[in-house]
Amino acid sequence: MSDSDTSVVSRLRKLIGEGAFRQGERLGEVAVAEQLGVSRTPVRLAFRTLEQEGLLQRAGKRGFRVREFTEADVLCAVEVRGALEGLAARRLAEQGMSPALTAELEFWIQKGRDLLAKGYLEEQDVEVWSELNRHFHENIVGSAGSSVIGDAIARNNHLPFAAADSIIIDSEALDREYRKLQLAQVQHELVVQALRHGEGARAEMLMREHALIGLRYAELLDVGRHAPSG
Amino acid sequence: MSDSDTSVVSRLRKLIGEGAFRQGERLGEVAVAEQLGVSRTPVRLAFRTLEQEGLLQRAGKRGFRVREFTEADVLCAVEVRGALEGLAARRLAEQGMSPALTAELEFWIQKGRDLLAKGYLEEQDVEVWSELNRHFHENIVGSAGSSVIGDAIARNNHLPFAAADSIIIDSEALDREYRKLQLAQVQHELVVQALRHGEGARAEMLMREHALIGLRYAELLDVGRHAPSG
DNA sequence: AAGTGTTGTTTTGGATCCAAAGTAGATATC
DNA sequence: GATATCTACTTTGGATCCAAAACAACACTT
Repeated sequence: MSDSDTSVVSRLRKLIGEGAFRQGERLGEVAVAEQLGVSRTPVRLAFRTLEQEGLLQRAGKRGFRVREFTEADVLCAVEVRGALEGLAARRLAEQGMSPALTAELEFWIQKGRDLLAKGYLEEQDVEVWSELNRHFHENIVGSAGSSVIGDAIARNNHLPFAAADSIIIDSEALDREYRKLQLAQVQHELVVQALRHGEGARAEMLMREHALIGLRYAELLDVGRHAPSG
Repeated sequence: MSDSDTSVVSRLRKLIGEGAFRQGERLGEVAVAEQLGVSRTPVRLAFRTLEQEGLLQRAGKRGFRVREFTEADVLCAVEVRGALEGLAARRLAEQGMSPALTAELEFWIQKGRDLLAKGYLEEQDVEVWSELNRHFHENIVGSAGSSVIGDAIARNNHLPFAAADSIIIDSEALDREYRKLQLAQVQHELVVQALRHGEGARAEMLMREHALIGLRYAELLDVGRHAPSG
């Protein structure tokens, strides 16, 4: 509704994501309110929202604390996104794609091809990829016939490390990121191929695997870099 | 925290689930507050929680409205639960089950056998099954190595028709429900079998199918009833 | 010495007040 | 007659006040 209502939520979300609070730290309403320069009311509202998002946990009978995340949680959150996006892809393949949706997906696929065509990655390309990646995923999830899947994914994505566009972090090693995006692009194209052919199981499996690219492809990419020089 | 804080949430949740409000109806803070006999403050807090749970939607710039659910939403919510519980089962199968967990699952399986052994269903058996079913599912989801999956399922289950124990509605046709529970029992046993053997893919698939029992098994059960008499 | 009861402090929950934003209705103007 | 603007009313957001619950420290009793 008003700016500050949602803004307190997103400001807190940002602070938590940045690690401004220790994991498990207890958050008092007054302390946070003073820190953000607002009264207790919007903070109280925000705490309820953040609790549901999974970023805060009730601390016993009184107050909230910052949710602690293990490495297993991170992996699980990514797998959850994969499972849900895979479900969306399977449903979409089974119900068939509209020409408009096919064209839309092809458009973003082409954008990816264009981006990677020059053979390397520049700093500003990261933002472009993030955009097209977001559109690609949102189009698939949003066309699965019900907003329930999309809502579940959105809730999962509130965990800062689970979102699809958290692929890119390392803007130092751009050559390495380039190879990662090449793989992501191939996966995108294969997903669309499977969707067009109505191959539900394949679309689901590809989408699920695609979710893991940010976590499990690290060694693969390093091997790829060393092989040509060795 | 206090009773009424959570109680306003659950009272509203119940009212919405019972259809006390029309789908899409706009909910004003003052109106609801008066109806529940509290002030606006706890209602405002509850609205934020219910929004995150997916039961309320923001109505443009002002206020909230009751979320409208289509039949596709119901099916999707059940499939989402299946996908997530399937993911939990696969992870559990791959990481291996502790002896304690195996014993626990066997315990609830045996309870199910006992319940169905007499060959028919009584009114009070429904509650017993609901209990053991809940324990069975919670044990699997809670042992998947991270609470992230369980949280996602819990959020999904806030949709009143999506929860696992919404299997049973029809306490009139107890013979029909008996056959349904027989199938559910078989599925439970097969899931445990797959889990014990570390068959991740099979466990996942079985769990996913199991989620559909409340929706997709209707005709099958009717056929089963008519076949012996024809 | 251990456990229990009491008191004081801290923190949250609920109610109310005020301001701001939004909506609708009416009037005036083109 | 239609559109635009102004005004009055409705509804929500933010701040503050008060009460109640929880936690901690201390003292008292057994």
